[in-house]
Amino acid sequence: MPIAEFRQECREFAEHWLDVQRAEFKRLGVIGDWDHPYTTMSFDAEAGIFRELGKFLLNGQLYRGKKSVLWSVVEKTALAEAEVEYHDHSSTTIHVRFPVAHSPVPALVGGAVLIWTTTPWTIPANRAVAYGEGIDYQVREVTEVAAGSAARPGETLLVAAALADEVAAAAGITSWQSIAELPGRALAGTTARHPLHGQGGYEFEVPLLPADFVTVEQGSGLVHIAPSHGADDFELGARHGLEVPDTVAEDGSYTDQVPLFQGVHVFKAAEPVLAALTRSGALLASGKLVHSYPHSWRSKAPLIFRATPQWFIPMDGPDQLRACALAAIAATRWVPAQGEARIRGMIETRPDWCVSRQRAWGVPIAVFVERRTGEVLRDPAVVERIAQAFAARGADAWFTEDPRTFLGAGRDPAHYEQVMDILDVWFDSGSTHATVLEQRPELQWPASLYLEGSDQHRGWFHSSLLESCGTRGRAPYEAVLTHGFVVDADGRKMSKSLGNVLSPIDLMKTQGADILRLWVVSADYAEDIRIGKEILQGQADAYRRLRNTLRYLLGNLADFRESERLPMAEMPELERWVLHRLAELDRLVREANDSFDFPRLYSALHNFCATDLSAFYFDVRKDVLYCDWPASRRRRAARTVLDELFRALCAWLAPVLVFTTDEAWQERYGDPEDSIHLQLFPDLPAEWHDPALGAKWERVRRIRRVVTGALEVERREKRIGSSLEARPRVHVASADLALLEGLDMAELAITSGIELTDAPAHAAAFRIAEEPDVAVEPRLASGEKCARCWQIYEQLEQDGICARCTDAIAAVAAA
RNA sequence: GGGCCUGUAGCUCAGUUGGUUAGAGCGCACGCCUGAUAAGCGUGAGGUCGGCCGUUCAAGUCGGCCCAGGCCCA
Repeated sequence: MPIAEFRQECREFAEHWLDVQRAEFKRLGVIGDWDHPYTTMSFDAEAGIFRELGKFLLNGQLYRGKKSVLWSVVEKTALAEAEVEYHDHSSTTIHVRFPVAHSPVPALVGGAVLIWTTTPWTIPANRAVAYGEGIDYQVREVTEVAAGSAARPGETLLVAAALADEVAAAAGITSWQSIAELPGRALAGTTARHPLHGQGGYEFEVPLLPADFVTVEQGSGLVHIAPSHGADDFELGARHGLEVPDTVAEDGSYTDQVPLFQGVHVFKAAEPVLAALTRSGALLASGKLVHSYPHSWRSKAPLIFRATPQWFIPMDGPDQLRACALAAIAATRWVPAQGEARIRGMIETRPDWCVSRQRAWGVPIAVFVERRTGEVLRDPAVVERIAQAFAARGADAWFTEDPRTFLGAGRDPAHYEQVMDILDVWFDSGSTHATVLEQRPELQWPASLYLEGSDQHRGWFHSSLLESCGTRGRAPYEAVLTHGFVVDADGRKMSKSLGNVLSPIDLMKTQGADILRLWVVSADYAEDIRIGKEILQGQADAYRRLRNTLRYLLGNLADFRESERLPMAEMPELERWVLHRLAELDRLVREANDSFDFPRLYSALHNFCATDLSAFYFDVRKDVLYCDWPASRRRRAARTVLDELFRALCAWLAPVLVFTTDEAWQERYGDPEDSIHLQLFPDLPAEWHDPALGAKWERVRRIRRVVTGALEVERREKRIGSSLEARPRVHVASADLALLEGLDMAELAITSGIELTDAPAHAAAFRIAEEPDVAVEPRLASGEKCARCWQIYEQLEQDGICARCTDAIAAVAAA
């Protein structure tokens, strides 16, 4: 398939998923500029991404080096991690002697260090042996061997002490003694001869090098290092300046740079390599091992590590990218704070940034290399011509257009290699701050916030940081928020094999988006976020409480007129207390939003609705709202407060319950041009905040609790049902009696009258442990129940209605 | 195996610099109401703070080890 055609199919595939994601986000109630999404595949983005790469190119920060990558010899291509599957594979394992050439350790001289590997075909590419500095090693002298063993009595071998028995068993050594013990760090400065030494082409020595990836789990405690054929090997080699020989061709056969084996395929190399090692006397033992091994997802063929030419941006070059990035990390706000340590650790230790990939889809590393010098062409005019072509016709231009048009007059394309590698997609996404924030007039650079899952410390946060530090000297964001992953109710990762996969999008179809959004804000996203049937049910319950709160407000605000509004100074204390609570919540809501502490916000609002409103204020005020005559001061005060409650709660809940609050707002105001989502949080008057009143009412409610507790006993004994059937006597301390002065405690306790006294109560009165100074004698209210307000009075007017209700009815009739 | 991190009632979360009997809401149980009603109110029972060992007069809070789990890397 022609590359342009393939890239077109990729584009269509991506378009499809863009549509799917957009639809899901919309359904979740997410606000976005959905008609103008930013994608890294738009022509403008492709041009912008390439211009960013051009900055590194022109600064001299882009260089070509080598790197060991997973390679498929079948497809003749490098594979990305996502294209790799792990399956069991049977490998030939070998223990190989590396004769010591030089060593500061006398006991090692004349002996050999012993390595173990599962990839015999990498032996020709060996350039070092790695040891662990903290591992204890022994020099062992062989004294007795089993028949057929390749071990030789009298020879000395270096192995990790912890693995000596395992080595002896594998090599048929029946008896050997440790003649010297040494810590790994004593091995510094030791060199060994290549195990194929003496057969032509391997007449060199290899160093012993310290490496923290060496373990004593398996093998000999010494690791054979072939920088061309392993990621650890490559990085260790790079740190110590080891050669990276070109040992294996694209098709998996040894190149002509490999003496003895040129042309042999690496998957058929075990036999000849073992034979050669035997000839040189290096092979101590061989065996088979079935282990998990990487395979291509397409061809299912086993993969190899192969050093290939790649493009890099240096971390510690003249531009000091690492130092700049570390400073930028310190200057950024990380939410939660742990994120800072995580990304810092990665930046501190990461190798140079490899930005090239061998694939067809993506933005090309559109550079030329002069064949004669091997130098990459750094010409701003060329970069700009390419960028303009990308902007006009897309990055396909690199593959479909004549390189002459990019090189410009005066350069002969024959003298230049056109690089066909593709830029790592992390460079693409790492450039979005440039291709989006800097390009759109409504946006600003740097971003206020980057938000993603915690895996993006290695991904988007990371590449954006490096890209921006390399081109602009600072992070492209002021703050970064990360969240954990969605796991099942037991905290386990969702997987098909565990059968515990729950899709939030699917759940939303039955539960609704607002409940799902409530679930999101209720969770501590610094950790993993659990989801399950019970958890969603809990959110559904919480949702109903919030929704019912709005519904109560709507119902009782019907026909509310501005003329009813009462100034705070004329309100009863109960209303002023509610306003005080609103003022407290206002502070908390703003603080919690500023600090991204959504669980705090959620629990405060829910507790307020459930405890302060539903169980107290709403319950108490039902009487006034239902029974007082419309112009009563109490009723007007209550309705004024309900109005404030409605507007504050709608605004505070709007970012979470996007659909429900919008619906409630429409229900109340019915203006199709207006929406709660166009409202800011209300500015509440400072005078509402009254901590002294708050403390007083906390005490009032504690006393009330003793009353409700006493009534519960009566209810259980079937003496009362409704609390209005009671008229309790409440004994309080004189300080409390003074506190309650002027308050209608019967109204607050929803009883038909109450008697307050500071006289001592008799021992049988009801008390609770938490409030020893309050005692309640529950008494029945005597008289008759008003048919309208249900309170019990000694005397009713005619028609079984109390005096208040008679006045109210008259007032309504007159109006 | 390494880096970063988590584990407090059935659920979601609080627990200040180590200091009374570890809290909240929900859920649950029981009762009530029937003018927020596919609602509402009240009361109550739930915790060896993942486990073990230390430091301390005192540990949910500090240290070590172990167990379980997550992301990233190898």
